[in-house]
Amino acid sequence: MKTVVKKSRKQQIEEKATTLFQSRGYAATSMRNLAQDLGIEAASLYSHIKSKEEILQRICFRMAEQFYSAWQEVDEETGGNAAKMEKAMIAHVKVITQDTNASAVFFNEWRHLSEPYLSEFLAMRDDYEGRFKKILRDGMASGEFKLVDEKFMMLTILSSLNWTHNWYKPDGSLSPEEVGKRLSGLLLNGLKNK
Amino acid sequence: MKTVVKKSRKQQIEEKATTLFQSRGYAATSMRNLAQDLGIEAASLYSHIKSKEEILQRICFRMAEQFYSAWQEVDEETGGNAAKMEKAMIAHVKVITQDTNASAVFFNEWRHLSEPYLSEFLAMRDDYEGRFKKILRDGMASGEFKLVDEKFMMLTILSSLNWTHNWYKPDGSLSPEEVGKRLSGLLLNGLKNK
DNA sequence: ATCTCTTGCTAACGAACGTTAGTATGTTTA
DNA sequence: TAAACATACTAACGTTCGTTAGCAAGAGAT
Repeated sequence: MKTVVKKSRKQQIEEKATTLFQSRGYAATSMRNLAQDLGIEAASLYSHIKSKEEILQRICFRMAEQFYSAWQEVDEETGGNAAKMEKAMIAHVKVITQDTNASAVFFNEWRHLSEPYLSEFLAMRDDYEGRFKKILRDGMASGEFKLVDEKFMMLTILSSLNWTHNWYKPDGSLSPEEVGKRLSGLLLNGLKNK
Repeated sequence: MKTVVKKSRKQQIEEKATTLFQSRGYAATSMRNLAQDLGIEAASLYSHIKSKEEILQRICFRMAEQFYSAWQEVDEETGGNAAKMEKAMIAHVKVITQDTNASAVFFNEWRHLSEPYLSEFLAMRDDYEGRFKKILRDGMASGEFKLVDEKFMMLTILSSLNWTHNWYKPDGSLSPEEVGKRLSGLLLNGLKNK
């Protein structure tokens, strides 16, 4: 027996929009496209939302929140910086795999946010990236990590992690945890046999 | 004294379009935007190009060609698979850094290609990715590489490399070669000190 | 029984879209 | 000198865009 949780129409709209924004892009998705997929008229959408951009805002900032709350378990890690980095990577990947469509929108469509949302978004991203950089900095200072360019390294790590939204399938054989472990294993230890 | 190479108007259009497609996205860039940046009327563009999509096609397929021709020096590598992988990474990064704007369009806007161009594009990408997978396969068989999921690994490597278009600045301190070396060094040997 | 909330409709708005037709002007080529 | 080409214009086309106004029907709450 299944428990069916009734979703509000607004939420249904947001979910369909997420799928469409992911596959066609925000700018190339029209309100009429979205309405058609929901089986209603475009004008009817406005009984539930204020504007097209509001949908994008909700998707982007909800994802941002999730990345932030996932960081909590990273701060609890008391081991070394390598362990902390692994925790951070796994936490990050977990959020992405949880909703790959929304992640794709988050990573690719944020530039269509208007001010002041765009600035707020970028500030959050900077802050978030700063947390990764701090682990790198600490790890280099303690000798755990090789000496590398902090920013270069952070960007490389995040780009590897962020790409997961493009290929991860929830029904595949890899759990989110497993994906995170493999990625961190690769980035920390490398591909080559020693 | 400077030698000024006269660029055809068509080329100027393509270059401005590349910049616009990169920053605002293909769908969100109008022909009137493009024309305005060139100081002409939108209708005048059609004396030089057939359609908006033709511009996108030219950008995408020109980049594809460049990735392919860069592979020649990879095939010349006679050392091991680690050396070959390094060559491939460097060659790939070189192409990206050579024109980061066009690369951004290539990576982000190809989905707006219509058929049959879209299918052709995807087939080329598959083939290209297959080359990376082959090096991985050979390297694992020879014991040079750890045993990892081939596809997972290839995607991770390429995502790291492809992200360079987002931060590389030609006037920075790192040469394209240097960027490629650092990326391959990281992915092959890892971040951790041994 | 009335009120409010949710959900949806038709009709339409002004703006922007990609593109075409037809014309003009200066420059290069034969 | 004539033909061809490159370049750009004005005017307009049919379409689609995001959005609003006004109305209506059903459901749940008081």
